[in-house]
Amino acid sequence: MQKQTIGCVKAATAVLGDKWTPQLLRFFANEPAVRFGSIQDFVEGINPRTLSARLGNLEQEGVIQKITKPNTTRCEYCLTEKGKALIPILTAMETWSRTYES
Amino acid sequence: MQKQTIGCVKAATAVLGDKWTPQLLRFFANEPAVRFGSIQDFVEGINPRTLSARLGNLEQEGVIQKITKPNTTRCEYCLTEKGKALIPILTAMETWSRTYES
DNA sequence: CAGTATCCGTATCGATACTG
DNA sequence: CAGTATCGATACGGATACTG
Repeated sequence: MQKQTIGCVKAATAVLGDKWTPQLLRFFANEPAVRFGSIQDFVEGINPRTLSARLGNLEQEGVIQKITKPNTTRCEYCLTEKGKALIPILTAMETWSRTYES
Repeated sequence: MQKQTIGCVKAATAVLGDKWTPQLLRFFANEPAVRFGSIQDFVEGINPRTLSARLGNLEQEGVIQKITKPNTTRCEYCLTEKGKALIPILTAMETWSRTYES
């Protein structure tokens, strides 16, 4: 999704509107910290290029935090407080989707 | 935004993820019924082609309802119950955006 | 007034191969 | 393992002119 200028929902849609992002956040919500490879395994179909882009966005938005383990190339991603605050919204969206699905 | 296959949030993001849609829904939320021209006036910058596409989507998703006045080309759009149920989510997104805006 | 038709630039995303 | 580079398809949306 292209960066939107949509008033007060701007930030939220800039984060949630991209393809894969909701799944990613759902996954993050259930794990304290995840690695790149784990995400690829869990979110089937996403390719590294796209995943990398999403993680970059989310980190820049302050929704997730990247922690690189010292002396390794290993790193982990986890939700920030800002990211955790997104979970209830995601849940509400899921509820809505299930309630009104045809 | 391209149609996504994102599990349980699918429907919600398919509706909310498009450019302009949040503003449109906000506008609908405050008016019992609106005409095409009013929307164009209110949502500055949207062009008829795009507005038409959004309205088509939203109607097809059952989020809004189109009512054509008999014997005229005039018509009005208003939220359905399904559409009204989206408002709290939109509000939550706005709150989140305002809370964490840099 | 309420759209539709056409054209076109750009953003987005997938596939795939490659790197430190 | 954790990405980046490159290429290409296509979806999205803006501008504009036109129609019933």
